[in-house]
Parts: sequence; structure tokens; C-alpha cells
Amino acid sequence: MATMTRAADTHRAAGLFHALSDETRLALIGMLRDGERCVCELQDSLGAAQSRLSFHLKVLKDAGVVNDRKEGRWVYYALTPDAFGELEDAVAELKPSRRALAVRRTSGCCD
Amino acid sequence: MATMTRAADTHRAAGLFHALSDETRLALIGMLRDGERCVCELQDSLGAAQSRLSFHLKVLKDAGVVNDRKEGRWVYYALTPDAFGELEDAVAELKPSRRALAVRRTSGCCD
DNA sequence: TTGTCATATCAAGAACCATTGATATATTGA
DNA sequence: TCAATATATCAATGGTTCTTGATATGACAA
Repeated sequence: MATMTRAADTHRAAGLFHALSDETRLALIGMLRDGERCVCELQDSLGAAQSRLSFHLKVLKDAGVVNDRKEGRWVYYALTPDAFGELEDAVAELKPSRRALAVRRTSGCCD
Repeated sequence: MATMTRAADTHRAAGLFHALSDETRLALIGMLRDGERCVCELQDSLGAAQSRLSFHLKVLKDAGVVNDRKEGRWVYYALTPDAFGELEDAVAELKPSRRALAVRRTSGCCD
């Protein structure tokens, strides 16, 4: 949806940033950069308890950052490309404006 | 510093994302996009308790996202442009690789 | 069918984070 | 000086998040 209230945008952005605010989750994303991996592979690479891995994958999935696919006994996780577009948009929305970079305010406030 | 271990990078990225993972802080950044503002202005715009505002400004400052400048009775906060460059880099490092976007793995794992 | 493996979920506790109200500090104007 | 204003910090509390170990579920192989 291309139209969203500012509040909804902010809410979504905070959710995305929260999903990325943990080192374990960033490590997982790194492992998925080149393509999908099954949980067992991630577990080997990460060396973390299974339930812990499962917890973080769920956080990423709930935030829409990854998606999963079941195949027989295994579940494969992959990055969801759209989320990264959203993320780039969110960052772009936060960046100082050209004006802010140029101007150095000198007038006082509150008077 | 241009050279950093992956772990340090990840740590820094998680810190930046954490600073941005709260709606109040995102709102503050929005208020600073066009240039610096004194705390009193931010307080009016935000309508939040003073200590709460101060708390969030500190989180942003500790993460390097904003900087402050004292002038007489007032303190002015502004976005720190460098942080947004770092943020863009961090996001770029997370994005699915070209390979990931092209390839659809079909082989199984763990066998 | 039974056992085993891959994964998810749950419950309890620890660690962390945000909010509030109270107090401290610094600056200025009277 | 004194009082008022702007801001920061602190302590207490409640809420959320993370970790761990235990248990559940579902798929497959023997």
C-alpha cells in the first residue's frame, strides 16, 4: 500500500528497526544473504540453542524480514527482499534534509 | 575507522538499529530533520513529560545519532549526519545478494 | 508402529528498557 | 542575592525481551 499515515509508517519503521536491533538476528541475516538455508544449517553456523534460534527466526518472520518454506522434515528460511526496500525507504525518511545540512541556525529559540 | 571486525560492525549496527527502534525517538528524529531544535521546542511538539524526552534524547546521543550544543539556558539538538551514512552502510550490508535474488535453491540440506 | 530427527512452542527467570515523579544543576533576570 | 526557567539525572515501577530447559508436533525411516 503506497499511502500510509505517518503514524503507521513510524510504527512499521520502529518494528523493522527493532527486528534488526539484536546481534544474533543480524548474524542470522548475514547467513541468509546468499540464499535460503534450513534451520539445521543455521543452527550449526550459529552454535546457539535450538529454541533460541527458533525464537529469533520468529521475531524476524513476524517483522516480515524473513519468510519460511517447509520441505519434508526441514524448514528453509530466506530473506524477504521487500523488507529491505522498506528499510531503505525508512532510512531515507530519517536522513537530515538538504536544508539541515546547509543551514546552521544561529537564532535563539523560545524568545 | 575504515577497518573493523565483523563483530564490531554487527555490534555497532545493532546499536544504531536499537536507537531507532522506538516510535518516540523516530518522532524526535523527524522533528530534527530540517535542522537543530532546542529541547523546549521538542517538548512542545512532542507533548511528553520532560524527563521522558530527556531520556530518549540521551539514547539517541549515546548512539551517535544526534549531538547537542549548549547555548545559555538552552540546549540544541541536531542530527549527526555521519550516523545516517553508517546506517545506510549497515542496511546495504544486510541486503540480499544478487545471487540470492536470482537463485532459487532446490537441493536439500543436511544429507 | 515405533523410534528418531527437525522444528516450534511453552513456562520460568534474568536482563533490559521505558515511564513517572522527584530532585539536582546551571543560567539568567529581577 | 533570589526566584524562575531549562535541562539532566535518579529511583521506583511496570513492561518487554532474551535465554534456558522441557515438552509438543509432525515427518520420515526402520
